Amino acid sequence: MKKKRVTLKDIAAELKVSISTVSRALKDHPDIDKTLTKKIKALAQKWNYIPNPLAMGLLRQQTQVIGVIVPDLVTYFFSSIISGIEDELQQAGYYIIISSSKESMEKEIECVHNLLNLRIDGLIVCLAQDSNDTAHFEKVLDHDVPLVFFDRVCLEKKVSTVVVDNVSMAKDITTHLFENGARKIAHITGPKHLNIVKERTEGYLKGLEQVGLLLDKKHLIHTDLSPNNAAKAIRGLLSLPSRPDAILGVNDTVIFATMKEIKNRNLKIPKDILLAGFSDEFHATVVEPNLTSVAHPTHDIGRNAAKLILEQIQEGRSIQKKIILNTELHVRESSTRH
Amino acid sequence: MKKKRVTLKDIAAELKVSISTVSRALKDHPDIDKTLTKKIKALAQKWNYIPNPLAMGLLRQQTQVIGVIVPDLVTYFFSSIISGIEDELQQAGYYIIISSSKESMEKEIECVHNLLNLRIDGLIVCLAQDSNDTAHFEKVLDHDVPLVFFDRVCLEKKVSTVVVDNVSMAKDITTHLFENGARKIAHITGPKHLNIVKERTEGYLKGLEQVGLLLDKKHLIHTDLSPNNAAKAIRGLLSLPSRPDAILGVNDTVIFATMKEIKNRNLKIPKDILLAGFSDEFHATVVEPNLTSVAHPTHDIGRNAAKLILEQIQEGRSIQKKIILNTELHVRESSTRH
DNA sequence: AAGGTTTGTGCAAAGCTTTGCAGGTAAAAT
DNA sequence: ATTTTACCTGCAAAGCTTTGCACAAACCTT
Repeated sequence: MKKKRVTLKDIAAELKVSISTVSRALKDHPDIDKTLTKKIKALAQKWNYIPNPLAMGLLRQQTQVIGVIVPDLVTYFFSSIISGIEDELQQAGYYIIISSSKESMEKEIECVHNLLNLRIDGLIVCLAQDSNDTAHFEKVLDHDVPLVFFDRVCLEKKVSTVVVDNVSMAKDITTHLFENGARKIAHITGPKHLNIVKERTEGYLKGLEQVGLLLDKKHLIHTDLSPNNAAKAIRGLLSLPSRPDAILGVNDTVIFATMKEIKNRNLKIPKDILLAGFSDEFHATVVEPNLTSVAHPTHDIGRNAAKLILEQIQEGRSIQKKIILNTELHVRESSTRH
Repeated sequence: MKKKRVTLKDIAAELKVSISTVSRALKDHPDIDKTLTKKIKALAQKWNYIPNPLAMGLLRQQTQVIGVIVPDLVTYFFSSIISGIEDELQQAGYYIIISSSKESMEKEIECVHNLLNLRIDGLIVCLAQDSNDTAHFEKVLDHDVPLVFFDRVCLEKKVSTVVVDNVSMAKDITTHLFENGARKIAHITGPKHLNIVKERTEGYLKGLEQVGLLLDKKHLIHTDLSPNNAAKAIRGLLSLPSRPDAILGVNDTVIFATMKEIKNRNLKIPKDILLAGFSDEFHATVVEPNLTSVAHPTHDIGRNAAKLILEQIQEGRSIQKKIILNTELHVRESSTRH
């Protein structure tokens, strides 16, 4: 026998009062007799009454659900950001629905529509790598649904974002590689339309300039962010007559792929080639040698994105803010020569 | 200006017909005039009408939302199972809400209650490691909400589960270690109340027996599943006079911690110590040496759990089924001596 | 032409909650 | 004794959809 959830109606019937009286009593409305209020509250407690969120949602036109779209779930970077989002939203009484775009714009569009149809109260997104159109996000704004991007962002003029200073980090890491003896520093990165790609490339170029190195165009490679295609690109790099003596990856995943290829060729890290990546994945300290990487404050990125959503919900309007969080360069064996 | 979502009412008003006519026309009810139906459908299409899920939920007493509770999100094992669940449920028109119990029963209880209050249509769970009481899940059953456990399970008499054959896998892997020369095989595992711990321990003992080894009680260690405590346990193991020459971990995370400790002592894998784990994390092939591990069909585990939920929803009753999926032992460098 | 079908449309209730307003009772004031 | 006041409580609508039932008009039958 299905144990139906208890409703106001049930309590009202039991106590022979009206539904509205029960509703008011439960929120300590001064109009209701104190004794009656106490009795109603006692029964509600005993029967474990919980307001039906569907009814509330219908009434208030809000669902207490925030959508989150990430390129994938299996990367530590994203799962720990989600964990930050969850921490912040949960205590504000919101639920989150997580969707994975699997790095595909098509899937991303589908996710956005699904979530919109579900009537979410807000949306937090990290763009898919091949997301080069913004129409689906404009639609989110049209519906006046609060929107926040993190890490990979777009529509920055209208939408709040949480990012890191990619340019200066990429610059720092490039000069760091130089200081450790590298003179042919390659950068393997992703699709050109992504902000993180643009910014990190810019930082890389600035870094080269600062230490007085010239860019070898063959050493700047745009591929996609998948390990397989990264591996292919790396094989190309390693076969060049001007083989690089350092590789900066747009993220750690790319560098993990790189490591495998390098080991296959019996080259030594860091003796023959220095390596460094972005995002400081959990396994950066598990691989051998340990990987130098830019650590993002993932938990904080999540918390801040969540806070920006909550702010917009409270204000009842779209807000355009840009939060830039600090990163740390974690120098490890893969990029140091003594 | 908030762009309100279009409702049946809006369409009815525009076309000067009643709401019920619109409702019926949209589902091709034969009663409605064909021409009118066409007109209504055209407008609904143009205005991008989507039924309000809150109203539908209230009416049908279902939310189209399935809750998923996992011990953590950052392990590849869980995120890829979630990905399987998502694939299956999405095409059935369900949304999923993911909560992390962070391996804590307290948090798990909280998650269950939250999700129940949200009126989810079903719940898929992998137990937290210190979950040793089932009251909160009994409550789920009381409310007649479909429930499925995977991997770490309980209440098997009443609830559907998706698992692997831990006993035989642990046995196989133990004999495999023996065949590669190990004679002092240790097993480092988790809390005793967990089914996976019990079963893998049983398999380990059976394996020892089969190859004619006696259990050294100091070589069977129950700790918790956190890398830190695992590391502590491993330090103990490595300091024993009867230091093991092989370690079987209850999962890969434990073995990753083990690797670090072993390397700290300048012992060599697999020369001095063989290693093998469970669950074949993504990074099993990234670490050096590559880790031997039992590969779980994670995506399939997810899909099957989802299917069991859908089945129960369709049948309208609780079903007790046990699905045992096949695993594969991926033998790699960490456990082979030539 | 009158009764019987067929065909098409709308009313209203149910699902659950909140809240403005009306109404009722009893006590206080005149 | 009558009016006023204060204090409680309940009705009904709104939020959106589905669906059983009633009703109306037009057609057909005899």
